[in-house]
Amino acid sequence: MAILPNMKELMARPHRDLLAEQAKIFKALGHPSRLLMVDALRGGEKCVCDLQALTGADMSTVSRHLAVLREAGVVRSEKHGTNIYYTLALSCLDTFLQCTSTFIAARIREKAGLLGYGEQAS
Amino acid sequence: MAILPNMKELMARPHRDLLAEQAKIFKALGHPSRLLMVDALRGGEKCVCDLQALTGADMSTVSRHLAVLREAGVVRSEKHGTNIYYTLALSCLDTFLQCTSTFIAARIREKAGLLGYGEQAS
DNA sequence: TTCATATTTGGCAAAATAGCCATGCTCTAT
DNA sequence: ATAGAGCATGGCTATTTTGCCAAATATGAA
Repeated sequence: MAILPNMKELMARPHRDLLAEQAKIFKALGHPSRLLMVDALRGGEKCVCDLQALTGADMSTVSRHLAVLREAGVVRSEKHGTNIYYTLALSCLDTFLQCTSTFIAARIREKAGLLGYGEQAS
Repeated sequence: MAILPNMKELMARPHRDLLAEQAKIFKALGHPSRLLMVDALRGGEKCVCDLQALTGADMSTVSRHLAVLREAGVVRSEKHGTNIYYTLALSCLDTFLQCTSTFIAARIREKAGLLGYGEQAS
């Protein structure tokens, strides 16, 4: 007999669902190509062909990546003529991306400092 | 029409590295248990045993999850006596988590309970 | 020392993910 | 109707992730 019921039983259903949905968003953003595409979408809507040119990956691969982002609700798609345009649906990404950038930069500087490298800030 | 070189050649190295590090952070946050733990850490440092009680998962599983978060730089660990305490290292999470919560709540309301796969048939 | 507690790690099998090719679908133009 | 462009999807394999058990490690207590 288990000492404690596991997380699923411990948490109320709505909270668990919210958590799962949030995790889904993070997971969708957790791939370099997908993050690159999302970052590009901050500058406005793009068709799949644009995003393919950006990442250089196979069209089918790009399409699958976009499906992941779409199902997580990070992006939204809209068909115009023969093209499908993707837009950023998650508004609050800017701040967070900027923050993680700064965070990572600081970490690198810190690490470089510890190793005694004369990293010049550019 | 030359096939473009792939993403790796297209991007300058520092940009690519930053992207990879950012993706690593997102990926680390992209699991319900890990997100739950990180969320709990917003309230202050916790030992592994606390986080195990919280998630209800096996101790070894929790330890592995924490390793993922640690390697992404999301959390930091510190040993005090016989326990190891984990702290949130990524400061800017609050805002983003709140934002995604709101975002998801709105989406749920919008779709009237259709979670997950809800692609609207146009 | 020996023992117990707290945490990590090795190793394994099941599940999920990534990426490619080929194919299918849906427009638009001819 | 046919062709072709732009995307999505089926199907496959290789890789990664997850989660459990068992074993190793470290620390403090008796």
